[in-house]
Amino acid sequence: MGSPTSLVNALDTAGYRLTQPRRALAELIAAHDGHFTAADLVAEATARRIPVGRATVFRALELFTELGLVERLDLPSGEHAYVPCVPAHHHHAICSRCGRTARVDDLGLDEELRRVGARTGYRIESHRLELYGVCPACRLAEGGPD
Amino acid sequence: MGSPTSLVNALDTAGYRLTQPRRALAELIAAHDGHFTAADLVAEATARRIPVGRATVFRALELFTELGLVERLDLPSGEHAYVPCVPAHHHHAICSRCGRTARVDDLGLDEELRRVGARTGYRIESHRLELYGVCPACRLAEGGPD
DNA sequence: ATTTTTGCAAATCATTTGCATATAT
DNA sequence: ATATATGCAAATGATTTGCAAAAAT
Repeated sequence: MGSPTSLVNALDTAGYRLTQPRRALAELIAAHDGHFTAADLVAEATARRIPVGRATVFRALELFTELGLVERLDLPSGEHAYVPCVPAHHHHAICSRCGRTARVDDLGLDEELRRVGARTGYRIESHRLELYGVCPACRLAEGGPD
Repeated sequence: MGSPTSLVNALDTAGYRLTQPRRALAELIAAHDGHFTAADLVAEATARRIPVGRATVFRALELFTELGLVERLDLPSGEHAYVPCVPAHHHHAICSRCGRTARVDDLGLDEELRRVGARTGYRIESHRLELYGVCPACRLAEGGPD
């Protein structure tokens, strides 16, 4: 549950126009705890009778992604999802039940990566780490403790 | 550059039929050093006048993936690619220039993951780590040493 | 006033599916 | 023989694009 304001501010700062569709999408996105898909946003907008075209949703997501305001994830299923996030290097733990995500600060992988670089000869420039599991809420709801 | 035989053997062992299309695809896949897409395989098959239907390619890739003979990757671009691999937990370093991949044995992330689990409350069940960089060949080819 | 952004509908592109036929066992 | 796998073509689904109209600066 981030604030839509931060998204809007970031757009403003970066010199993009603060249009109604972008504001509305910022709000929808901020209301999300976990990941959401482009289709989710379209559906939610429709449900709330906010007129936003499909194309606009994709364009906004592309823009937000470029600005580092959301991050695009690829779930194991192959689905494309997005999560709101702060522009700093980090990872996500993704709940396989409900999709809720938790931010995971950069684990100190740098050392490991340097070692990998040395071993493979690759100059490692970036990486993506996605953790999949079950969040606390779903553990309580579904399985009892443990 | 793996051997097509290993793919074929694995299929056999698992009780699947060794059909012409599967053999042909095993061969095409084994010839790959880096990642490839479903479309790549279709194109290559066509080029070599090996008759293999698109649907068959997707079905074979799905099967190979289930058997852990290839792994499905999601490139930062959003493209879906596959890499041949051995069935054991590991990661890939992917060259952003040529797509060649290097296998990276499981870094000892378990400890980190346990810590993340404790901190976030998630029961972490799996993870994907993808490393992007420039492989030795491309470094030589494009940038000179370093 | 001018430039950016939108919405629509059509176009693309990847992937999946139904079903009759072909093939491996 | 029989079950499994294939090929085709059509269906689906996601994403992109052209372009005239609308909105933000």
